[in-house]
Amino acid sequence: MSKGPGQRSRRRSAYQAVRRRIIELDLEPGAALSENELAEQLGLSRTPVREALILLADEGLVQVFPKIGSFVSRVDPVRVADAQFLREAVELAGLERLEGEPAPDQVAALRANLAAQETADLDRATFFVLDEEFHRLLLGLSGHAGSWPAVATAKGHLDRARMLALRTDRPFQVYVREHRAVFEAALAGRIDRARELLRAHLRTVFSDIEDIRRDHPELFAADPDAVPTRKTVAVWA
Amino acid sequence: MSKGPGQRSRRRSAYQAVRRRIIELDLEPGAALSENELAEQLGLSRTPVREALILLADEGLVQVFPKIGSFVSRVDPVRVADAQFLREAVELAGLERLEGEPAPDQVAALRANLAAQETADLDRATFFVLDEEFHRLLLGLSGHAGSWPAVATAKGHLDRARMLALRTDRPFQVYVREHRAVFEAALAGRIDRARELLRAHLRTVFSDIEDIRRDHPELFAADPDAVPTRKTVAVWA
DNA sequence: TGTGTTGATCTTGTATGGAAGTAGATATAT
DNA sequence: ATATATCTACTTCCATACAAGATCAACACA
Repeated sequence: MSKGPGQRSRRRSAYQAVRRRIIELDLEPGAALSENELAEQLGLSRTPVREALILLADEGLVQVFPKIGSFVSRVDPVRVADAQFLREAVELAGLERLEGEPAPDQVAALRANLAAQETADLDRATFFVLDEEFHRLLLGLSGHAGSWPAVATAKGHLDRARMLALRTDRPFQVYVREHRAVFEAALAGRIDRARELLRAHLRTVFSDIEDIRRDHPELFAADPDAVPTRKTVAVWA
Repeated sequence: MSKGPGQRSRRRSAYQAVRRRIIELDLEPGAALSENELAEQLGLSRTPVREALILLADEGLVQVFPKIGSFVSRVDPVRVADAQFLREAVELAGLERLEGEPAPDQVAALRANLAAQETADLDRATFFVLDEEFHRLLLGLSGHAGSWPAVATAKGHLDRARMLALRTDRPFQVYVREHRAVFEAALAGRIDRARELLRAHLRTVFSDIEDIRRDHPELFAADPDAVPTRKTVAVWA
């Protein structure tokens, strides 16, 4: 995605900052936002912050209720399932179109990524980044890396849910082994086997999300039509 | 997609108006936009127009060059191909997951849609709408209609390109017959056959786009990194 | 005690003015 | 005639002010 300007606008920085805080659960699902408050925190005016929130709302990570307030959207199982379906469809289609020898530099990048995943003391945030990159590189093998952003923006809910899974004490090393298995199968030309492994891997992640939901139902959207209300709280100034 | 407010904001109307004009080629690829000009035409202030343009830029239908101007993005073959890949992956995956009897109301909707497509004197704009609906309904058969918006927003370039194909004197009745064939095969439970037909159908549309490109290269992006310039033109006031 | 009403204070939506950057048009000097 | 500097007109980006709705605290009053 080549862009003329490096996109160093204030809107861009506000968007990245807020999105990062949402994905990393620093801003929890259901948390109230406020254009004014965010603007003050980020040292900006309301305009770029507001524009960033509009983009996040379009992405589904934020819900805006006019004259009431903006909120970090709760995890919606339906949306998560849709994102899961979309991702599975695209990634499997990518593997299906693997033909001939993959580009050596892409293979090297994947190897380096897997090696990084297999380092002994890996923290969860880093793993999340590596995991993201792994799937993107895998899609790139089929020459359709250009479709990644479309998937990436559609799967905001999925990312957060996966972050929730990583936040618990769930051993994520299992994921690493699954990654390695998918990669080796694809590289060996055993496409059907790779597809099968990848599908199982994605389903594993999804079932973990269901576990999280059982433990923390308050982070999930129960009634999609519920409208939040405001409340004035006393603050010790 | 249930939303609290009906989204009757001015931003919404500006977004819909401009998007419609772009998709329907009323604003041609490469055309210069302007927050001021659009605001005046639509009878709004610059703010909602600007916010609408930001969303369209995020969608890829508009390119914004800071301090230079905003433009309707040209058709980018790479992006069209990516959108094509994405769409094919999702729609084929949908057919793959067809299990058991489809819901009668969805089948009825599809039948009605096909019947409408087969009316004798059908204009192109109507066909475009019906075509859009057909593919959305088809995806709905697998219970994953929720994934449609993600595909829809990612395929802006594809939509425009298809509109270009419809603008020419290409007989689109061919598409109708292909639609019907896909539907009948899916309904008869011949999933593999349906997948094959759908894939051929999507590829047909794509090859048509290449024909358009040969006839109207100016609507396509040649150098993705090219930056537009401004020119002052004399206008008879 | 209960009830309606008003005001204060929050929210997002919109309008508007200026800052900063780009580049063609034009005047001026060589 | 050619090169250079300034002017001018335009753009997007951002800050700010105001408008309009929503909700709650406080108060008047029965």
